[in-house]
Amino acid sequence: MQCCGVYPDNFTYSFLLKACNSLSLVQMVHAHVEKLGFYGDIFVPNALIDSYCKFGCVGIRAGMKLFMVMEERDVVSWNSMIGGLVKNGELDDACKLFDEMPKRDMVSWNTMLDGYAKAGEMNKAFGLFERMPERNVISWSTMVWGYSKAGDMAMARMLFDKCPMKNLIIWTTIISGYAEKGIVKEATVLYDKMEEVGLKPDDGFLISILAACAESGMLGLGKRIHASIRRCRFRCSTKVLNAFIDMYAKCGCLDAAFGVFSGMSRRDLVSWNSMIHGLGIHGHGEKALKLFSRMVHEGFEPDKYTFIGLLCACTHAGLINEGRNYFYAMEKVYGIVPQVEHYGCMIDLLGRGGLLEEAFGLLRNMPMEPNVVVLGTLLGACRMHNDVDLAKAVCEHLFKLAPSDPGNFSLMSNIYAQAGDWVNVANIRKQMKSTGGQKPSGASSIEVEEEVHEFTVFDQSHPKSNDIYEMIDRLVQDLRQVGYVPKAYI
DNA sequence: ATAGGGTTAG
Repeated sequence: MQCCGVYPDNFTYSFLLKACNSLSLVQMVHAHVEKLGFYGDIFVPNALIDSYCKFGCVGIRAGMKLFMVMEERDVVSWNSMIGGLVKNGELDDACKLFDEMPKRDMVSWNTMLDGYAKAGEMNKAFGLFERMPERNVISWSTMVWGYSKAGDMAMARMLFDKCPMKNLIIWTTIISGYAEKGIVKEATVLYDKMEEVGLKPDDGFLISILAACAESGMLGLGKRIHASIRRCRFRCSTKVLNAFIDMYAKCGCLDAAFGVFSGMSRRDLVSWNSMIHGLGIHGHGEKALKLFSRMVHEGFEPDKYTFIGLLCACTHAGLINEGRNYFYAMEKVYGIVPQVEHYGCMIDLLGRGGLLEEAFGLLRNMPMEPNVVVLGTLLGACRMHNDVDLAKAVCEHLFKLAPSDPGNFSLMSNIYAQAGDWVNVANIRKQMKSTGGQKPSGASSIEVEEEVHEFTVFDQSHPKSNDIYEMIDRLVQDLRQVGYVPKAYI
């Protein structure tokens, strides 16, 4: 290009930088700009900063270096740099730059709001929000999103109601907030209201809400949305249909999930992965493996998610040999290097199957450091099979990684209790007190006729509590008859 | 340069 005497302009660099999918490519473009000895206008270094910031800490440092040597900076230079820091979680540094800025615009404020909201620091976010000279719908929806993720639906709702310029995105945020928490009534009422003001769901809306339904098990709302978009003849994209598959599968409606899957004219890898995983988590191991063969037969290349689904399916169906084979095949046949998640699946598979030695061996031979999840999985398997010695070894690692996680303390204390080692139970209790941790009770929820019922252990708050416990007793007796020995923990 | 969104091991 240059041999012809033509020099790149802003747009050339813009396209070039957009195409850079690695740090070294950005560096090459940067070197080229330097060599030409001119940056054009400020657009080029700004675009360079932005591209650098996409590549983690190293990229940010390179971006910062450029930012520091720039002779002239405009508000976009500052915003790009702050945005990069915020995306990487370096909020303190972002805040410093924000304070130093000679002039801030709405984007600067919104970027900082987003950073605090993503970090769950809603007090700080609210402080900024109140100090902003003016706010747009992005400022409002960032606040609604942050409060909703922090679990404060009252604040989220107050801000949503106060927002003077509601668009589809802020409606999506508040409705999926309610849906995620299983608050069906509000979610449904707002969904109807949204249609009343003339807003129609788009892909982003449907995907958000369906993902929220999948998480909280709100089958009712998911079905309602399905019916409503059928009424208005919404043409569902593959992504939306995938969200339906996942929602139905997570809610236990495998037939409905498979119905959506079968009816799709165009499936992508995510469709297959969601369906395989859905079958897997509900114990349909054989069906999941068959679907995998069909997928390969139809020419799809499996990815790391496919193997997580497959290994999960093997675990839930007790298919130890099959799981081992897939684990080794994923690298040898499909060229996918197992990640810590895959090792986690394998350790769960082996551990639940009682092959604790093999599970422990795999843990030690992992090419990466085990994380809390992997160790917790193995500890759970130790409890299941009453292996106190191995549990102690695992716990030593675990306490180093997550010294104050109350979940691990209670798991370990249960293991000691089961072995009758009351001295160590008392020790653990003491440690728990000193770190101040009490394990929050896990809760299950179920939706019956548009109402969500939540249960925790020893819960007696439900109006039909007595009936429920009577039913549990009966179930436990039935289970005993077929050989199951229930365990009660302290 | 800023807001919602699909599959991810316990």
